[in-house]
Amino acid sequence: MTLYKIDEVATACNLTKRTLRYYEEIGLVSPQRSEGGTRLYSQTDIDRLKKIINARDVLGFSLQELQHYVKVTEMLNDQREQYRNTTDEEERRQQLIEMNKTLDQQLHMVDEKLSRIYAFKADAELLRQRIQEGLAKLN
Amino acid sequence: MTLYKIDEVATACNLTKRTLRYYEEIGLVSPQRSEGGTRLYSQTDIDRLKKIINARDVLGFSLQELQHYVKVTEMLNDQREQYRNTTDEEERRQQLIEMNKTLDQQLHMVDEKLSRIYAFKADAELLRQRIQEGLAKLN
DNA sequence: CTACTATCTCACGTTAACGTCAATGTTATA
DNA sequence: TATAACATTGACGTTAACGTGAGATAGTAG
Repeated sequence: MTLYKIDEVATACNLTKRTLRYYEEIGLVSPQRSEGGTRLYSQTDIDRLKKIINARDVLGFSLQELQHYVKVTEMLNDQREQYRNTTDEEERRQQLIEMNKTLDQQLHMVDEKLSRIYAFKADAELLRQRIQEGLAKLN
Repeated sequence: MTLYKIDEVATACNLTKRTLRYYEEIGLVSPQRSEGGTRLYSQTDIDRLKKIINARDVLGFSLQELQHYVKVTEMLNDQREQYRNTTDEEERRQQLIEMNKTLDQQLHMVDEKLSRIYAFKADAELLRQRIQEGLAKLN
């Protein structure tokens, strides 16, 4: 498994090194460290970062809100490991139900956001129409 | 034309009075003033505010970005007045073309945002599916 | 091993978007 | 017209999300 140092990750994700350190500080990523303390990011870390960035940019989630989202994907990534470690089926079921709930909430938020964006879009299109009518009259 | 004082507007728009004063400070709204200096908001002001809030919340536009948007709607609202004042047809046409350009850009941004949100949604739905499979296996 | 470059950890600075007094002025009501 | 209930203008405080050095270490190419 290849590992990347902070500068590669920064350019790959279009973030600054400072931002990456900050994201670690608030618990959004947890890259491993080398013997000497240098951060080493896995491809999984990078993928997670890209998703975070997308959610931050496009959904306007705060970094605090994103920590919740991170936990869910984290748990899903650890799924197999948990499978082996957690003998307790009931506990496992509870976790899945919890995650399902979180996802439902997120999907609900996304749907509401979509409909509000559509409203905005319709509004803008109406304005554009009025403008084009205005242009037509000038001929 | 009924006019509203700051507290009514604040509750109507679900903003604080401080926020309304701040929005005026950075030029997002310009309510008239009473003789004594009290802010008086028209229904048009309120409508504009609500659109701003929606764009801020759902599109994640910064207040600075929104100033541009405000100008466009402003110009459209002043359309008739301009019609009478601007005898120069060519100038008028240029203004309309400018506004059309701005709107096109906004619509483009909105479309891109929509597609990225859909990508996020698809991702979340996939996760949910995996979770539900996991739950099914536990039975 | 050396020299050079990249990374690390403080720690203080910055900006947007408000919050929170305090002192003063304005409106509405009895 | 007095007085309670709002409003207004400073002006300083706050929080999130980083920016920007400084000084000390780690990694790497020759």
